[in-house]
Amino acid sequence: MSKCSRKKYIKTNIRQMTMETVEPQQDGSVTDSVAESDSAHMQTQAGQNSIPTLAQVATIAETDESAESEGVIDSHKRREILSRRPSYRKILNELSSDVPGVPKIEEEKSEEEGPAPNLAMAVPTSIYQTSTGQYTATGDMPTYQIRAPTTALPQGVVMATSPGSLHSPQQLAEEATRKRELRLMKNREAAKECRRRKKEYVKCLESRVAVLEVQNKKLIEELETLKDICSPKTD
DNA sequence: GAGACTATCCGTCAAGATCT
DNA sequence: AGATCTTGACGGATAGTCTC
Repeated sequence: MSKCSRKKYIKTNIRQMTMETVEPQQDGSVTDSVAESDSAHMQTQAGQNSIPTLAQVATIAETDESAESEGVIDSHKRREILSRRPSYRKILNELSSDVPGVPKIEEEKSEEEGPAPNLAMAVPTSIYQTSTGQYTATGDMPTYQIRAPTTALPQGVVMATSPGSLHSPQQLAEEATRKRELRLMKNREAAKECRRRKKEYVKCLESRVAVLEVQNKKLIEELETLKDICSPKTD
């Protein structure tokens, strides 16, 4: 069990032991997350297909072996990378540039293709789109769509008016709220993407481990065979 | 069946990385 | 330098399994 899970488990239990009712979050997002996680959870279980299959990645990792020898040359570069917070996309894409065939983590194509760059991110629908294609929110949070079928902008996210046209404090407050909501929405999507990339990254690493283990085993066997051949016979 | 435990998901925040 | 992106950490929720 991971440290985080453990912490959460303890916390959850404390919460469950100490209170019967669940308190709403500050922003009243309880029902929001419930509604979303519910459907999203189901979809995630069924929608892992967008991630390359293990066999695919294994093949990829196998071809990566040739690039392995060049790794020594890159040690300096790698150290430099390690000193920074790693980006899954970067890591995988670097891997893929070393090794032809490694699936690159897609950049958000919608930035150039979609009419609403920030709101219609290239999220695999099989994974992240809810059954209704909508995220619903309660309280003062608006209902919005990830992929609005008809309009470029989702409901509740209106293009900001130019700052110069804002005079009243109320308008300023509205503008601030709108900006915050937009930021939260963007971050929400970014977090999803990040998690997806992380999963892909971990899968890639796992398959690589599997490949290297097999390779290691083969080499050990080969060594034993050579030993047998080369060793002087005593009888 | 109820409660404990576990795994996994999600949204949000904050801080560092990267882009413009 | 400021804006935007990325990701770790955290807290909340749900579903499945286990134990009593």
